[in-house]
Amino acid sequence: MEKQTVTIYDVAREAAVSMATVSRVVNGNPNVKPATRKKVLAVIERLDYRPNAVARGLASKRSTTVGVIIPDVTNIYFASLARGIDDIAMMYKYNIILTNSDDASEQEVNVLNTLMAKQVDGIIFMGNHVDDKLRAEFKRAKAPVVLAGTVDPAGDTPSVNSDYAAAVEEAVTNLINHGHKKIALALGSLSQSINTEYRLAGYKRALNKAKLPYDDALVYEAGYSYDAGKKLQPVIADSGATAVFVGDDEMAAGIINASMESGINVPNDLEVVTSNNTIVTQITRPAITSITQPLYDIGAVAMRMLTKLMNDKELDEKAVILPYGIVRRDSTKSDEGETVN
Amino acid sequence: MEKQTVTIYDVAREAAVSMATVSRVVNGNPNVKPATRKKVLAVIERLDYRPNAVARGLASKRSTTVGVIIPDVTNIYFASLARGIDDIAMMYKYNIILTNSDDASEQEVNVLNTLMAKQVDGIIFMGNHVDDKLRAEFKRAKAPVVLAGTVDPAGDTPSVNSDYAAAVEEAVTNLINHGHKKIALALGSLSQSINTEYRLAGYKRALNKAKLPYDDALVYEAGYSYDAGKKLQPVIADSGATAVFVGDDEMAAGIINASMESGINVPNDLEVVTSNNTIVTQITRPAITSITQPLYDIGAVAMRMLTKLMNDKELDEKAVILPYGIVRRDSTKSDEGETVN
DNA sequence: AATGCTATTGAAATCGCTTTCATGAAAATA
DNA sequence: TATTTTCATGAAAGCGATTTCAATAGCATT
Repeated sequence: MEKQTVTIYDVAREAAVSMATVSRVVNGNPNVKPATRKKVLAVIERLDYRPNAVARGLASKRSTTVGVIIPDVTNIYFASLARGIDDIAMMYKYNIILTNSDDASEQEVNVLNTLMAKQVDGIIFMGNHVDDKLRAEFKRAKAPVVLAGTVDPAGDTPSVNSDYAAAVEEAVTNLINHGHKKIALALGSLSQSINTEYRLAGYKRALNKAKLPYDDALVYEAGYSYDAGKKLQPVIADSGATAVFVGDDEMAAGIINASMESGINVPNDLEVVTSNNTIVTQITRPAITSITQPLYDIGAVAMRMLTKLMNDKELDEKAVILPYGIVRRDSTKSDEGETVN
Repeated sequence: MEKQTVTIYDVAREAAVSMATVSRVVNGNPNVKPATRKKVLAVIERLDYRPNAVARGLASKRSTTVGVIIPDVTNIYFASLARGIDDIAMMYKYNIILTNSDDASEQEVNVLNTLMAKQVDGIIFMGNHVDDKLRAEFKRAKAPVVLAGTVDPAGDTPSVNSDYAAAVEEAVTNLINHGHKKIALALGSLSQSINTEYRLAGYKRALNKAKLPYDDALVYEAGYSYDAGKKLQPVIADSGATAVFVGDDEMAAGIINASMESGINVPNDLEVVTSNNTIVTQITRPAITSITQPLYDIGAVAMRMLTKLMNDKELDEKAVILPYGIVRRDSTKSDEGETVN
């Protein structure tokens, strides 16, 4: 009953050549006489031979598999990166072992180890925080690691990101130009470096440039969810802020819906800018002005870098920064001199 | 420079035992004297030995890896299933090789073959259409296959789904009870069996039961996207339909936004019910009444079934149907006798 | 003390492929 | 024709585990 597997040995026997020769034709090695190649290919076809990738991996020490660590596949932000990663991986004939980490440090280390055990040729890591333990594991790993959409200010792990700080700075500057004096900043956990070292930094720079005072009380640390946004809205309203930059689209949607429902008009009473330009930004009313990031490309570039690393090539740049943009929608007033499309 | 790998042989030598014994302690085989086990474990610890999963896979013919074929990770519907799959897989110590198929038949077959080459122990397939070619490949595969959130009316591949037909029937019946005579049905491709064999069937059953005529012209085949919904809205409006069942949440959001913006009030002029209860249904105004499906669980149960199959156990049920629900929100009027929470 | 078991352990074969190295044949050069 | 070179090919050694089977040792039994 058990299906019989055809091995390279069977092919060799049937084609009356050695395993080495079969291996050569399977791997496209040019040192095979055309006639022999043809004969072998015919047998391969006839027997429906499929090379066993595991055996191949053991012998060649390359698994043509890369590990991808993602906080949560159902998070569209990371899923978009993952899509870019997979497309490029497929293009280079790699497969992806995908594992969810839930951003939990322990789990991340765990997963990293099982990936190494599976002999992945490389690893792409996505997460919100890279700590010492993780950094140590990266170093320990025999396979190269690339961070995608993930910052590690301390480490020297290759990475691909967009310029989060500059994006926030520009967005907040736009708000300042609209005359706002009190601009709130609604983020997720402040223990995540993207928030403190980049978004918060960009926010501060914008204030500084405009000689506006920085007020701790206007910086909110909440969860990244629709409900968190709804809950946060009255707090923001009480603060007297007339504009807010939000780190997550669903959260922004919560703030907008709660505002509109409590009689606070967006954008007239409160301008809102968000970060990820997901479909949510188009669906809310008003639709939300957002930073745009080339998520797919971040993943794609990260994977491309990884392929280089896996082939022992040098990287042109270790920390790639892809350009961001800002799409104006109806949650903000038009910028000065803005051309309407 | 190249990092040295510690093999089972190194451990055996250091611990002055045979590889077989090391293998036994690594695999928790009880036939090892406690003292020996302790000694070996100490060496493993000291050398920081990690078993090579590839070698293990070759020798044992089990890779503890399962293949997951998904149309697109960035599709929240399938990503939710994937999350359930991965969690259970992890619980059973399996890893997931995830590949996007874009629902393209050729690509699916391709991917299936590379998964088999990688010696996955099992496969979970998600897709919108299972055709003959694919069915043939499933049969040909040595590893068991389970469909998650994917129907194959023709095949006998084990599967986990919710009762799409009954859900639509109930939703449409509710609409009928609100007095509607012309109810539109907005779906994605009608070549997908979930649409024709289930949703359309449920729709027809509801009409039938209510002795309402079925009208082809009220069934729309469009893309599953926000923009498709926006474009479809005027068409629906022209049809004279006063209610619509939609197969996708973003599409429903498009219909709602376009309606409201053209002066058609939802739910007063048009009631809308959608299918997937994603976050989108909470964000629109009005929020959208939706069918709910236990997506995570569908994935989780599928993976659990697969583990049984991979261990040559019998399945209690081949086609598991998980219960659906309906959440009423503001895009429909309250049902008769409905208790408001 | 002789015998029979059972609990531990090791030797060696395998898993299916890659890759090095040697070899014979064919082609090129002298 | 003799001597190099180049091409094609095969033999065999791994890769790093698992697993079967035989062997040894320690104990309990009589």
